[in-house]
Amino acid sequence: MTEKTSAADKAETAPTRARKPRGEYAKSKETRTAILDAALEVFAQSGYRAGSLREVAERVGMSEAGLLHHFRSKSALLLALLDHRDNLSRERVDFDVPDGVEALRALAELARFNAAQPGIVELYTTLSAEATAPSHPAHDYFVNRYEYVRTSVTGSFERAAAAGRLVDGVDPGRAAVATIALMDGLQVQWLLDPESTDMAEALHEVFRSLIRGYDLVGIENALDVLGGQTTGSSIASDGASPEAIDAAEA
Amino acid sequence: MTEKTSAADKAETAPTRARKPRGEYAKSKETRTAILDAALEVFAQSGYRAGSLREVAERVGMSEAGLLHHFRSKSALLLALLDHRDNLSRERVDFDVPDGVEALRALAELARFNAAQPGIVELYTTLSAEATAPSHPAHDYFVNRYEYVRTSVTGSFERAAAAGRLVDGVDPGRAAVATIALMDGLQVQWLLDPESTDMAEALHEVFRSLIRGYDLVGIENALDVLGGQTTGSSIASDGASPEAIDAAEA
DNA sequence: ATTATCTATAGATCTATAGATAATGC
DNA sequence: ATTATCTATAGATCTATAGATAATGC
Repeated sequence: MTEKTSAADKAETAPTRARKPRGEYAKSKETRTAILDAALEVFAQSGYRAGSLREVAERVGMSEAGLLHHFRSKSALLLALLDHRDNLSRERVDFDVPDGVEALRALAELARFNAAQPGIVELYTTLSAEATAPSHPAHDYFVNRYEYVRTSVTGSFERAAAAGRLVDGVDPGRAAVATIALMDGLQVQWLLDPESTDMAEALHEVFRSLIRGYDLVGIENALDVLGGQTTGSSIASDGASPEAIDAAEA
Repeated sequence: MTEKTSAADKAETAPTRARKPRGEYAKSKETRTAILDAALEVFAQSGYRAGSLREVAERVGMSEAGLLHHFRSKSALLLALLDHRDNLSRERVDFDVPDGVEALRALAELARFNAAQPGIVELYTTLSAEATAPSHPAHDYFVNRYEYVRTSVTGSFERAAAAGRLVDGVDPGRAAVATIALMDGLQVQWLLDPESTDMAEALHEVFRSLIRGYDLVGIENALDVLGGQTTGSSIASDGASPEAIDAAEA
């Protein structure tokens, strides 16, 4: 919302002024990407508040003032970074897969992908905790993000339920909250001690207990095969987090 | 480990020097407590790195130099704060309850207690994410803490299993990791939007699916009453977090 | 001519130390 | 006499702005 993205740039500049806009240097986009990459590292390691523009600029190899030419303030840089990652995410993952069970499985696999990218996991874990404070520049971003992811995961559980795959007594909304919470919490433990947890496996295990025939990948009639064999135990505690999701695409 | 606690003070001072130690002012302990209370607020709201001694001192109503007389550095203050909270915790909660199921139930109820103390939840949520960085002064503290809590919760699940109360296929260690992760993650969502989640209920619901006859409180022969009625679905995704635990006692 | 980047600098903050002064306890 | 607290200050950092210079694109 702060920075305009590639496509929008040229399109929006013209109508704004009657002048003859010339556009930016060819290297500009490249530079901005380098800045965002460096910002990701710095904010992931130190958080937003303790991270400094100086260190970001240093990593890029430019002056702080040079950096501020591209992003007018530190908070603008953070929001641009979050926006940038969201765009990358959307390119890679589609959360509206028609098959709810497949969507959940993809979510768990996302955790495996994340484990290969500690920096991004760190970024979202650190920021989401920090952004808990209403005064934090990314507070609204995270409130909205969680709401979006919660809705999205709830939808997956609902579609699974509609297909008769959800174990009896499981509430889709609560299962979504728990799933997201689980993903977030696993990330903290994993960052503190990578050996302590296999995030993706933990998620699969949970889904296995919530979804009938979860392991029967791609078999359309999994339900018919299994019948009512697996009997329901209600669980409201499994999840995939917004952070886990962002963290997943690099 | 940094600051010596009340009891240790007088005992340790004597043997160190041959001089005649005089002890501190009567108000000293009171002042230190006031400082720790203020530090809790500041570090909870801004995190450790972004929180400032100036603000802590301001809240106590003393100068920064005055504060540094009691705690020789900012990191010493943080570690003293964590130590202080641990002592308060130990006074209130006993994690080695012989009955594993009761221990888990108490853990879930702790979450309810926490919900009444947003500041402490904030403190641990923020710090644990921030302390993920190895250079953070509380990094070792949190690594140790998670290990301790993980072991403790695993023990509760194991005792439940020994009593025949654990659903078949559930691994105590994995269940502990997931339980802790769930608690941590729920806290983040709860801090961002208190309406989104009832932390204690979410935990009870999970335990209900993992423990046979979970709702039959205090009935010794709950197992006999229920028999093998509830059939196992394996779950490795439920939990109570170290943060949740600290956050619980104020 | 426009855009990127730099130097210089203002104005805040922050942690920590040194040394002086005030208050308390034996 | 010992302990608590304050003033003053050093020495780092940090974000952000102003104005100058360098580089690029039409």
